Amino acid sequence: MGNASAHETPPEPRKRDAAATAAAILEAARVVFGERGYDAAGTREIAERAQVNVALINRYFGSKEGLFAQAVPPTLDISPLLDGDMASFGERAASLFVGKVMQADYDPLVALVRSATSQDAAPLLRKALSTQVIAPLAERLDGANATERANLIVSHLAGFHLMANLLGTAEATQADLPALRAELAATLQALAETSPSVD
Amino acid sequence: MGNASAHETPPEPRKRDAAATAAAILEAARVVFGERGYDAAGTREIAERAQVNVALINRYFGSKEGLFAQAVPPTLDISPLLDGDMASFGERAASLFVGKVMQADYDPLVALVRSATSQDAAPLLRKALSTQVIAPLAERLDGANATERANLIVSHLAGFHLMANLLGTAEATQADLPALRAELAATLQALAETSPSVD
DNA sequence: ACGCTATGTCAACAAGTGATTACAAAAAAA
DNA sequence: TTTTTTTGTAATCACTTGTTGACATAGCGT
Repeated sequence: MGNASAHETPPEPRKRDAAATAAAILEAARVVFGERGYDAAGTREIAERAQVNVALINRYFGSKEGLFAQAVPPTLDISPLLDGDMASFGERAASLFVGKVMQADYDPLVALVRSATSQDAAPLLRKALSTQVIAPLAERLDGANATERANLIVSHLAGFHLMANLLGTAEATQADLPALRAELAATLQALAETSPSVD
Repeated sequence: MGNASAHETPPEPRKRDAAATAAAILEAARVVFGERGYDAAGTREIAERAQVNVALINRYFGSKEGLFAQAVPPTLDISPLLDGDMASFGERAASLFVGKVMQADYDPLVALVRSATSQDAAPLLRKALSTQVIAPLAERLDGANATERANLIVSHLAGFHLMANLLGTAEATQADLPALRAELAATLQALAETSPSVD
């Protein structure tokens, strides 16, 4: 590729709009953090995706950690799962998780699971998770031990995602996907309904 | 600390025993991989813990990846959970996971969860997980969808571990630990027994 | 038109990574 | 003992990481 000297398009500099730039960085950060997890996500890759100079990340967000804090935790939200009759909660959640082909380029739960093992990111995820996910879910649960069951529901979903999508165990064990979905739905529904083991 | 020149103990070189050295590296690797996860674990830290020169890791195991492959996957084993009556499987598993203070300095499941998000380590964990964990577990399950239920049991345990120990959601949400344990036991037991949702 | 400040660019740094090489020396073989 | 092989050491490579400071300039207020 020897088009060295001649009429190169001199890469025209960015329009100067701090708000738009920060927003672009945030969006790119969500995608990359979601794809790679906190540790494996590089600031340079984020910057490139946002078509922004790397230094701007630190200018606008102080650090990679600051960027993550503003990008990912605010997106943790399960209200789509909570809208609707809780009698079909298990079915809804299972359908959402089993065999789904990732449509959007960013899924908060993926980002959560992929970054949960990072020592830098985990503390940032803790608070958001309990206040934005577990607490609202527990609110919708009747019966005893609502908080505990909410914890288990989220754990189960996170664990399922970890095993199915990251480790691919479902495919590796040649599991019957419809059957897996049914079992998952039943388990989640049991946790969502009044506890079976406590009076 | 000015003891520069005088009678420093010249660090006497290692006894030369290839087998013992490799074993020391393996043991140290398990601990460090378990504590940090694959990506965050450094070869230098492993070598230091094993009191071994870094280059020996590559000499004996070819690469960091080779070391991981020989160190962690072979230790994945749930036979302790499978020994005994399956009627109390849920109780046994729950007791093992809730509120336990890590006693041993290496727990295979911790290493699994902490490394599952690594793109390098995940492929190495897949096969071991399905053949050494899920398959034996499914073998012990009666009723329909044994493989699918085994997948869900392992997913649930991994997810619980992820949320409870890495993210600390149980403490963050001020969950009642005994109640949490009871709910977890009930859920696992339900999965271990004949499927409730399929005839 | 001016200057000033916010915004963006560029190059570099310090620290870390896994891996490799050349060499020293102990142990084994001759 | 002499030679050969195995084991361990030390230095360094090539590379990536997050971060920073010096510089350029667009665009606004005056």
